[in-house]
Amino acid sequence: MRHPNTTAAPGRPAAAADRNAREALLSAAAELFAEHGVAATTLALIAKRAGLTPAMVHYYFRNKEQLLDAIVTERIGASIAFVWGPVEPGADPAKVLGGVVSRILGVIERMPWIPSVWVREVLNDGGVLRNRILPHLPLRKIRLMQRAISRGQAARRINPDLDPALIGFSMIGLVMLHMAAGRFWAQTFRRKVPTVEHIRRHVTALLLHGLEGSGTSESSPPK
Amino acid sequence: MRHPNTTAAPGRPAAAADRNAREALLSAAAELFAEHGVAATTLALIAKRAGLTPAMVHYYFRNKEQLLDAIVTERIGASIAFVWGPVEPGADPAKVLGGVVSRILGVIERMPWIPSVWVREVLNDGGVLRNRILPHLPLRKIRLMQRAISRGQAARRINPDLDPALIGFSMIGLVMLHMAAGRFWAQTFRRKVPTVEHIRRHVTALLLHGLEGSGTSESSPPK
Amino acid sequence: MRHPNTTAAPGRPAAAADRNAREALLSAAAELFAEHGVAATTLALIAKRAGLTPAMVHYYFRNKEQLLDAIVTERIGASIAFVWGPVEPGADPAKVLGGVVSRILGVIERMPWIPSVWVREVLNDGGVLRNRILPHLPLRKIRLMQRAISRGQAARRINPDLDPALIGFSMIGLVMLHMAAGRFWAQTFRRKVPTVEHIRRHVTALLLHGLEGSGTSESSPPK
Amino acid sequence: MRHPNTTAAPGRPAAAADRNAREALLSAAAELFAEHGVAATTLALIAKRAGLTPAMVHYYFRNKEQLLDAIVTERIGASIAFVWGPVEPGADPAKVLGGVVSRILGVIERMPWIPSVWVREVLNDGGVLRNRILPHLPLRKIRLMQRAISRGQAARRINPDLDPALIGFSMIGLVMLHMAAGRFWAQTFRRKVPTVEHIRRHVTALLLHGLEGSGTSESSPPK
DNA sequence: TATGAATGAGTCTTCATTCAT
DNA sequence: CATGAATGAAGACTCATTCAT
Repeated sequence: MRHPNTTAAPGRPAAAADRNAREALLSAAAELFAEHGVAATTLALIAKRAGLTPAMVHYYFRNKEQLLDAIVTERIGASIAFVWGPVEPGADPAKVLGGVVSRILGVIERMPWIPSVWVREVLNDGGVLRNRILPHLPLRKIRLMQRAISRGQAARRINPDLDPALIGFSMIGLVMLHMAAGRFWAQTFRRKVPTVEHIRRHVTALLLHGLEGSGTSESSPPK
Repeated sequence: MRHPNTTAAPGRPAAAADRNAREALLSAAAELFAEHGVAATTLALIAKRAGLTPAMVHYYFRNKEQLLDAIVTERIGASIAFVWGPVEPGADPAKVLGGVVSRILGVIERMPWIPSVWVREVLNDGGVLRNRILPHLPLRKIRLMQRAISRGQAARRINPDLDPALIGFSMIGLVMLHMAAGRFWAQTFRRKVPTVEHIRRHVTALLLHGLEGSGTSESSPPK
Repeated sequence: MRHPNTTAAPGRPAAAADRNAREALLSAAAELFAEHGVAATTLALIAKRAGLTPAMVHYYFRNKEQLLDAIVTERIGASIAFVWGPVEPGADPAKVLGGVVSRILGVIERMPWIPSVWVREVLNDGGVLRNRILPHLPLRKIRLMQRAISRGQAARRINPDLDPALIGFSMIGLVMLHMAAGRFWAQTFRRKVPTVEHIRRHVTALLLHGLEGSGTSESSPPK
Repeated sequence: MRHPNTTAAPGRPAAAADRNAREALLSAAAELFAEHGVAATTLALIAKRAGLTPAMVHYYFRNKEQLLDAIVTERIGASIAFVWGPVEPGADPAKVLGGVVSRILGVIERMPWIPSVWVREVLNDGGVLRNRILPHLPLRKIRLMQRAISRGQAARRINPDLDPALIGFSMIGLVMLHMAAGRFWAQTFRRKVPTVEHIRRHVTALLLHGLEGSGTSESSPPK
C-alpha cells in the first residue's frame, strides 16, 4: 500500500522509523504554524525543519489540507480531550474553571505552539483551522461548565452581571492570548517573556476576583 | 516615476480621485487582512475588492511591504493615538482603564477589521505587523496607565496580586479577542455574534471586579 | 480586469498584440498535442514553442483545462462548423459524402495537427477531448447525412448491407487515420508521407466502390 | 540484484507466483494504456490494478521503458505473429485480406485493449510504442499481401485505382479505429457499442465492394 | 492615472526511481 | 519476493513585481 496515512490501523502501532518521521513532520508543522501562521508556512519549510524533503510531507499526509487535519486530530484534538475530560456534572464552579485553566497551561508547557495556533487559526475569525476544530469541541463538557457557572451565579458566588457563556471563553482566551503574545508584552514592557506560572497566577487572580459576587481576597491558584 | 506615496508634498492636497483610490485600496486591504490574514491576502484580491487593477496597488504603494506600512501608519497608528491620547498623569485608575476600553470599542465600531488584524498580526507572536506597530506604541501613555494601576494597588483599590504591566494588556486583549472571535463564540454557543455593547458590558463587569481589592457590585460601564 | 480570456467580448476584436500571443499559444498547443498527445504536452513546452513563458499560458487560459476548452471551441469547433455547414437535406448521398471528405481534407491542409488530435483525443476511447467535443457535434447534420445514405440504399445505389450509421464514421475515420498515421505508413512501406491529394484519391476510390450496390467503375474524386 | 527479467534462464521456468505477478502487471498496464494512454498511466496505477506495489513494477521491469518493451514484445508482438503467420505467397488476395481481418478480430476478442493502444500509440504519429513496434512488423508478410493485391488488380478483380500499399493499411486501420472508437460512435449515434461481429460484417462488406473491380453483391464474411 | 502584457521566483504536487530491510 | 521510506526532477499554478503604453 502506498500511504501510511490511509492504512495505519489504529490498533497496530506504526514502525518506529515511520512514526518518527511522521511525528517529526507534525511537530515541525505545528511549531512553524505558531511562528508564521498556517498560510505563510510552506511545506518545504516544514520538511526542512524536520530534516526531510518536501516530497515526504506528501508521502505521509498526501497534501497540505490533510496535514492540517492530522495536526488538528492528532495534536489539538488530543489536547482538548485532556483539558476537558475531567470536567464532570455538579462540580464546584471555581474548581471546574481552575481545573480547566490549569490543564490548559499544562498542555502549553508541553506544546508551546498551542496558544499561537489557537489564537490565530482557531479563535480569530478567518482562522483556517476553525472549521476543522469545531467537530472536536466537547460541547457537552462546555455546557457542564456553563451550568456550573450559572449555579455559582445563583448562589451569588459568581458575579451575576456576567454572561455565563462568555466567562469560560474569556478565561481560556486570556490564557491563550497572554501566552501567544508573550514576546509582544515583553518587548513593550521590557520584561522577560512571561512563564506559564506567571500567567497562571495573573489570570487566576484576575478571574477569581472577577467571578466573586462579593470579594474575599482568595488569590492562590486553584491547583 | 511619480509616486503619490513618496512625492506628495504635505501642502499639496492629492487629487480627489487619487485619494479615493488610495483610500479604497487601504480599506480593502484592511478588511481582507482581517478576513484571511496578511499572508493569505494577495494584491490581486485587494485590487479587486477596491475595483481596481493589481498594478494600481503598486502605483500607490510601490510594493506589499509599503502597503503594510501605510495600513499601520495611516489606519492603525491613528487609532492608537485616538485611544491613548486622553490618558493623562495622575488620573483615577478606573477612569483611565475604562476610558481606554471605551475608546477602543469606539474605534472598533468604525473599523470592524481592527480586532482581527490586531490579534493575528500584532499581538500574536509572529504577526507581520508587530514590528511595524512597535514604533507607534505610546509607551509614555502606557507607563502612565501602569502607574495609575500601581497607585490603585497601593491604595488597596486594585488587587495587589496582579502584575500592573499585565493588567492593561489583559484588558485590551480581552476586548480584542472577544471581538475577533465573535463568530467562533457564536458558533460554539449558538448565540448571535456579540455586539460592541455586549462585550463592553461583559469586559467591564469582569475587569472592575477583578481589579477591586474587595468587591462591591458596581457593574455599570465607566462611560 | 485580469484575464483577457474571461473578458473578451465576442464582438470586440482583441488588440493585435493580445491576439497574437494568445493565438500563438493555441497553435503551439495544437501542434504539440498532435505530436505527443495532450497528456504528454507540458505547458512549458507549449510556451516555449510560442516563444513565451509558462506563466503566459496561465495568463491567457487560467489553466490547462481551459486551454483545452479554447482549443476545442476556437479551433476544432470552427472546423466542424465549416465541414458540416453545407450539408443540406435532400442532397445526393454521393455528393454529401464527397463534400464532407473534401472539406475535411481542406481543413487538414490548413491545420495539419487535426487528424492526430482527432484520432488520439476524440475518436479513441479515453481521449481527453472527447467530452469537450460532444457538444460541438452537429447531430442534425450528421442525421441528414445518415438519411441521405439510407435513401441511397433504398435506391440500390449504396450497398444495403452496410449500416448507415457506420458508413459516415468509416469514411471520416479513414481519412483521419490515414493522415494521422502518415509517417507510420511511410516508414513501413518505404514511401513518402502521403499527401492530402493522395489520401483523397485513395479514400474516394475505396469508398465509392464500397458504396455502390452494383459497381460501375466511377473512381474520379467528387470535387 | 536478481532480476527475473534479465537473468531468467530460458530452461528454468519461473516460479508460478513470479510469473503471475509479472503477467498481472503486463495485463494491468495494457488495459490502462488503452484506457488513458501510455503518458497518462502512472506506474502506481498499474501496480494498484495488479494488486501490487509500485516497487514491484521496477522489480519486474526495471523501469517504465522496459515495461513498454515487455508489452510490445510479449503481448503485441505475439499478436502480430499470430495475425500474419498464415499469410503465404501466392494466395488468393481476398483470402489473404479476409484472413488477416478475421485473425485481428480474434485477437481483439481476447485482448480488448489492443485497438485503443494500437491506434493511439502505434499508428498515430507520435505514439510512444511506434518505434518499439517497427522491428516486430512482418515486412515480408506485408509485402506478400501487397503482391497478392497487385495480382488481384492485374486480374481486374481489385479496383486498380487503389494504391496497393494503402489498401491493407486502410483495412486494418478501419477495424482498429472502429473498435477503438466504439464508445464515441455509440454516444454519437445513440447505439450500443459495436461488437466484434458487428464490425466484422461492416468492414467486410465495405472492403469487399471497395476492392471489387465490378461489384456483385457478395457480402458474407470471408471466413 | 490606469491598464494589459510579461516574467521570475516560489509553492504544491506528482512520479519514476532507488534502496535498505 | 515484497515493502515502506526516501528523493530529485519536473509539472501545474500563483503571485508580486515591472514596464510600455
